[in-house]
Amino acid sequence: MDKWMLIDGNSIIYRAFFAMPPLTNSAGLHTNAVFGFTTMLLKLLADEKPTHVLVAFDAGKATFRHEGYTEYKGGREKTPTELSEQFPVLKELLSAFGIAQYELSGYEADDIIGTLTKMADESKVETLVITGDKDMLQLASEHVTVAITRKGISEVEPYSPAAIQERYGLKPLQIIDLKGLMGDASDNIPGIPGVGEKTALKMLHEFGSVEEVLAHTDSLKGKMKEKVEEHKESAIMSKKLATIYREVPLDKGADEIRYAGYEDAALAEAFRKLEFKSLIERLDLGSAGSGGSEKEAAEAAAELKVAVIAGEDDADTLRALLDDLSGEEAAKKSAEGDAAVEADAISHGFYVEAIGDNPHHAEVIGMAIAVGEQVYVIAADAVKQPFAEPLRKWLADADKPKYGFDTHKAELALGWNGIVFNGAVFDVQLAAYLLDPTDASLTLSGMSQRYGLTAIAADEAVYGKGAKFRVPDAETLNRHLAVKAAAVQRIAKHQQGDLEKSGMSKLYYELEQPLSRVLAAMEQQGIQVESAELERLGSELERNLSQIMSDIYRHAGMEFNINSTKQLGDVLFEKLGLPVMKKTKTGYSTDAEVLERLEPYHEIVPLILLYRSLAKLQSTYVEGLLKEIRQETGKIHTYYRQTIAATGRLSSQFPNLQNIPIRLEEGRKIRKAFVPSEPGWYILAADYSQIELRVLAHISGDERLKEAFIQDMDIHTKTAMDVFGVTAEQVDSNMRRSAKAVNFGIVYGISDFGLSQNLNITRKEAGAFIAQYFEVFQGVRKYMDDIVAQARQDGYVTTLLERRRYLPDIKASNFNIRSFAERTAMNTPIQGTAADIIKLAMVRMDETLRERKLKSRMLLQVHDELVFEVPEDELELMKELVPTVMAGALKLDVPLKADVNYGVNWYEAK
DNA sequence: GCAATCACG
DNA sequence: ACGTACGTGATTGCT
Repeated sequence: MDKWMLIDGNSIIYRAFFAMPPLTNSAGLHTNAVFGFTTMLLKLLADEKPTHVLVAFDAGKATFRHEGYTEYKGGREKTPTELSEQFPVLKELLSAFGIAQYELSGYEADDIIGTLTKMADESKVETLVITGDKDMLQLASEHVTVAITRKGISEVEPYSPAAIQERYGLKPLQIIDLKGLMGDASDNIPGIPGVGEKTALKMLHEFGSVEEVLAHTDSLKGKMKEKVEEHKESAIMSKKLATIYREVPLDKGADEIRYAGYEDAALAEAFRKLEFKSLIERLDLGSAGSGGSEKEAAEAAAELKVAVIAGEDDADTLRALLDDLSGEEAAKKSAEGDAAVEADAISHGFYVEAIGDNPHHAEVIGMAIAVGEQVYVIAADAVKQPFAEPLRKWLADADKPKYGFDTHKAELALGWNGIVFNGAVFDVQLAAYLLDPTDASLTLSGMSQRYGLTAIAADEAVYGKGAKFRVPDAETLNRHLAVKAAAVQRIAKHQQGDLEKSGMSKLYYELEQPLSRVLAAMEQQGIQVESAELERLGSELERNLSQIMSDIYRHAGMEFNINSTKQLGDVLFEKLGLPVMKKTKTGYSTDAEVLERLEPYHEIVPLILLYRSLAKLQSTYVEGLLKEIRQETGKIHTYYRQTIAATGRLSSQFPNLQNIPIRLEEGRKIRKAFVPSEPGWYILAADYSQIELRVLAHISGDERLKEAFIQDMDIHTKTAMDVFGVTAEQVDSNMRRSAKAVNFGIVYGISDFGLSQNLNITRKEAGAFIAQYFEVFQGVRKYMDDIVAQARQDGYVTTLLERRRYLPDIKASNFNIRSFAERTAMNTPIQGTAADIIKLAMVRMDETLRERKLKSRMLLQVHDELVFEVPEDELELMKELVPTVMAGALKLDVPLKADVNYGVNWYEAK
């Protein structure tokens, strides 16, 4: 016999939080509510022996109840962070239990449970609902019992319909009427003022429902009559609010919530991280799970000793910190040469907290340094004071190694505050990226979890997010920073071994780590941008745009927001009746591809295309870039992110300087605003020629492709010759264009459909092209087959420098998902190796400029291009040097080649 | 906060 | 038969 147990997660964790005394693990993570929840859960599982369990949560967003009544749940104290940080912890723990959990945006836990009890009623399954909320009594039925917590959470009181009758004299559904009349202060449901439980029950015993009470106000007397009549609407609305919605669109049913019992190892691991020692003993999980060395366990359990350096009164503490740092270093030196010690050589963990996504504008609110279990937290103000000079010296000293987290951001944020940072030798965020570049959240709390270390609070739980972001009180903040610095040190130890195991140590220490400093220097340098030039372009665009807008309105016969795809779709496809070519999941598609096909149908279409292109230039490139220019210097400082792209490329933010227009002349003019920062200097730009196809020639070993590059032929023309079987002279522009598209397709992991779309030909024709290509370039075909097979076998692919990307989807049964992974397997080694190469060139170039004491500066990287500013007297040298360094970055079986151009601005450097 | 669109390699 | 090209970031409108 099945038995379902449905738990109101929010209600129970709240009650557990307030019922339990404070409790934290050694990392300062609050665990009392999770502990309370767990003890209750264990008791229920033992007593009830359910076959199916679900814990439902409120989704953090507004629900449909707010639509009619915005004050719903208003006036509530906001959840204390000591509790909110426990939500993700509880969810993680429930996963370890193997218990299903569910939340759905727009609905509350009540509604989810209400919907499931309805399913239970229909299929006559015995069901127990666990909650602290009496409202839910309305769900009780022949098959459904609602258990309400008592005395905190140590006991529950089950209510069957009979028990509700006995206690309240009501049927389950009349609980809604009860709430309608008496309201509920905790949810800010008003009810009828002055009517409490007693009066409400009396009325319901006489009339049965809110509606009937309101219909018989005559038989009430005096003040009560007045009140009820005055608040009729409130009563009706309150009843509505108290009604649990039982039609939630769930994608969970009996199969998804089945509970098969927990696995000892998983639960033991989860309890260990939370340091629930009593529960480990009680459930006899002591020997279950792996959980790291004994030493590590002891380390993790040891309470951190936190010393705060907030002002000059703490000068002694600061001295102790520096003593500790140099002491650890001395110990390390004496052990040098002992390979076994190498992995333990991490002397400390260093963490800088900088608030804000853009490091050039981020505010440093503190830093922490962990030396073993002793952690020093330094307040932001203290760092700048005179007594902290020795600390600033340590920060600036390139010979004092630092083991940190996102030291790239730290360097920039500190730099803008006049604090020099040097000497980063290991960065756990950067290492984590190499170990898995598709990991989207490279956070310390996530990494601690992954390595099975002491669980630490997520930043979001400590600070909140979006509009609710707040820096907590000093004590909470210091604790959090201390915990993070300690985590850095522990994580780093694991990662050194992991990097070595995956063959990425060299990639890390000789490429990515040095590159991070090179990037920071480029970003701090910035590039000069002439606002006057952008403003000139802006006013020209402004004039054109207003003319085009009025033309568009004239053709449409109405004014509308052209930027709104919804409104534009209505105009094009309903008002003007143009044929629908493509749909998006929300409506008509109006993208450039569709509009280009619609051009012959109506004069408005080309105008819209023109409007779109100019509006893009105006908003993103003129207005957007103007906002990013620093008034003091006239420079733009982008931020290159080294831990985002799955292939190993960089990305650029605030603003993105890797997508400045170039393909169309109107847009290309934006580049005129990018100028040297010193009079008489030049902008010099060098780009790799066909780097991805050269890389492909190398890794595939395809003789024909290699030969083409050894001869330095025009690769698209050569491809056309070989695919079409013609001479160079016979290749017309159309053939070359097709060959170029095929080459692109090859790099992306080709499909006949993709190529047919790109070339506007049939799939069959595209398929024939591809077949012909592979016939000629058989080495490439073999590479494509082999790399997919290799990905299937290893679960990952690598670049020439051993950069790795995991492809779990390569074995998916879904054709689409699997195909995507296969194309990724083909593309990543190519795109990734090209990224490796230009990164090598950047590190070399930086060294070269330094060694030769040149004044020229590297400013930008655009995937296959490097941009410099160069004084006149170095121009001739740099024209040689840059392409030479770029071409020599890595030795391949085909030559690498870089072209160089220069001019008085970026536009002219073509 | 997400979807659609478009800028780049 | 399935329905796609690979990798990014910024802006806008809308829920």
